[in-house]
This record gives sequence, structure tokens and C-alpha cells, in this order.
Amino acid sequence: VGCDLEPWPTFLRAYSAALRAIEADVRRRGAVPLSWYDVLLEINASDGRRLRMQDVAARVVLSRTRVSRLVDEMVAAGLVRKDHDDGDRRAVWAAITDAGREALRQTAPVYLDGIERHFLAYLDEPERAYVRAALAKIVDAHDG
Amino acid sequence: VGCDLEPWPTFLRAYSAALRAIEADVRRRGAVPLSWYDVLLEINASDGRRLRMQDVAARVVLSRTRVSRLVDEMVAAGLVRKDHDDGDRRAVWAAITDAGREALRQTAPVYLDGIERHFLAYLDEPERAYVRAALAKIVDAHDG
DNA sequence: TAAGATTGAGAAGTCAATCTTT
DNA sequence: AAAGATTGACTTCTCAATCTTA
Repeated sequence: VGCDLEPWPTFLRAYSAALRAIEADVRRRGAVPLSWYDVLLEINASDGRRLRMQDVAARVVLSRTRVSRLVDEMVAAGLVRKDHDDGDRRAVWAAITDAGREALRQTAPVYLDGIERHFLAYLDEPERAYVRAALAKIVDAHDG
Repeated sequence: VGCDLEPWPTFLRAYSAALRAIEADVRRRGAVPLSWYDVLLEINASDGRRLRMQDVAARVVLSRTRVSRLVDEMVAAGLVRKDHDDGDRRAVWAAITDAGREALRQTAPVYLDGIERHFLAYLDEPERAYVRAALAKIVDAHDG
């Protein structure tokens, strides 16, 4: 038929296939899990290399509850530090430690390689740009 | 920069945003969960409206273990029946029941509406076709 | 009361081990 | 021994309820 109803199932399958392959690679190569990597990346990219808990949750695709537990594990592993805000004592800042930045340095190439091999490899340059722009409209609509 | 490295984060965010919105809609409207819907859909589309357990798992994006538990819950809910194969007594067929087909009829419009409103609405017809074709290459590469 | 964050209970999903039949 | 399926123990993730400060 001419009418294309089916990008959705393809989208779900592509997500599952690529993510599983990348995570399997990462586990095999002994790097920190994707969720930890994402948290470190977002904190490291923020002003003062720190981020409030709820802002971590907003940037990574996880609930606040999950982030609360994840950050506690990362504190126990020494990759992140929790500081109370001076002005508003309800707020907690998650700050990356030196060990965290080192973990980020070691993990980044493993992920970039996985993304390249299991996702980008199947898209040429125009496709990458086109797909990114199309999906960005969906993202923007949902958090706008 | 001219080089577009970033369809991947956009892809992850689009997946999360669209799926969460669709599932919230479906829950609000009292339909069966997406995992049940997918299982019913695949069984119903198969020869004889039945499918072996491992083939269910291959078609939906879940492990065999998960499918085993899911189908047991659906049997308890009366939507699916499990039959042993006559020839090979190791194999189990999951067959859709009349109640299952009725659930499928009631759930389908809710899902199609969610997919339309939270995903397709942001893509015009050429974009739908282009994105589907691009992502299909990823899917094919991973299960080929 | 509201906002920021955490906790308890449990759903959803997986791997490795197991049971049964081939 | 290998294939089909299930089970046990576990990780991941979420919702609703809670605690604390504003």
C-alpha cells in the first residue's frame, strides 16, 4: 500500500536491537553501565560539574526515584559526591569526583564505538541528519 | 559543526517520550498493557491464530523468560490458551481465545490513537517513510 | 501548602540453572 | 547431547507515600 503506517514497530525494534547490542559490548569490555555513563556525562557537562537531583532526572531518561538510587550507588563507588545547597537546604547537588571523570574518560570511547558500530554504521550522513531532525520534533513536542 | 554525531541521544529521548505518553494514555483509558497487546497482535496475525512460545518471544521485543510469564498471566485472564503440540511434545502453542480477540478489538483503537497522537503526528508522510526505511536497515542488520 | 528528595512495595525484565522431550 | 520451555534469584525501574525544608 502507499500509506506508510508502520514506522512505529520499526522504531521499537531498532531501539531494542541497537541498545541491547551496545550494552552487551559495554558489559563485555568492563565499562560502567549506560545509566551511570549518562549520569556522569550530564553532570560533567553542567556548570560547576554538578547538577541537582531533579535536573539529573530531567536530562537522563529515568524517573527521579531511579536517579536517587542510582546516584547513591555511584556515591558508594566514589564516582559522585552529594552536597547540600547552601541557600535552599532541600536541594541536593550531585557533583562528579575525580574518579568519576576518570571513569567517564575510560567509558566514553567504549560507548562511542558501540553507537558507531551498532547504530550509526547503518545510516549514511544525510540519513543521520534527517533522522535526527525528524525525531527531534517528537522530543521537542513532548518536553515543550 | 557540520558532522552530525547526535542522532543517538535524540533517538533515545524520542523513544522514551513517545512510549511513556502512549502508555499513560492507554492506562488512563483502561486498556491492556502494551506487552499484552503486542503478544495478542502477533498471535492473531499468525497461521491458525497460534504461535509457539519461542516464536512469540522472537516477534515481540522480550526475552523467552518474560514471554513465558506474560503468557501465563494472559491464560489466567482468559485471553490466551496453551496447547501442547501433537507431534513434538516439547513445544507449546499459545493460541488466542475469543476473549483475547475481543480484547484486541477493544485495545487496538486506543493504541493506534496513541501512536498517531504521540509519534506519527510529528512526522509528515515522506518523513514516516524515510525514517522507517532508515531504521529498518538497523533492524535487519541485527537479526540477519 | 508546595517543592525537593528519599523510601517501601511491587511490577517488569533478565540470566543461569533446570526439567522434559527429542 | 541438544531443543523447547519454565523456574529461581536477581536487577532495573516505577508509583504512591513519606520526610524535610521553604
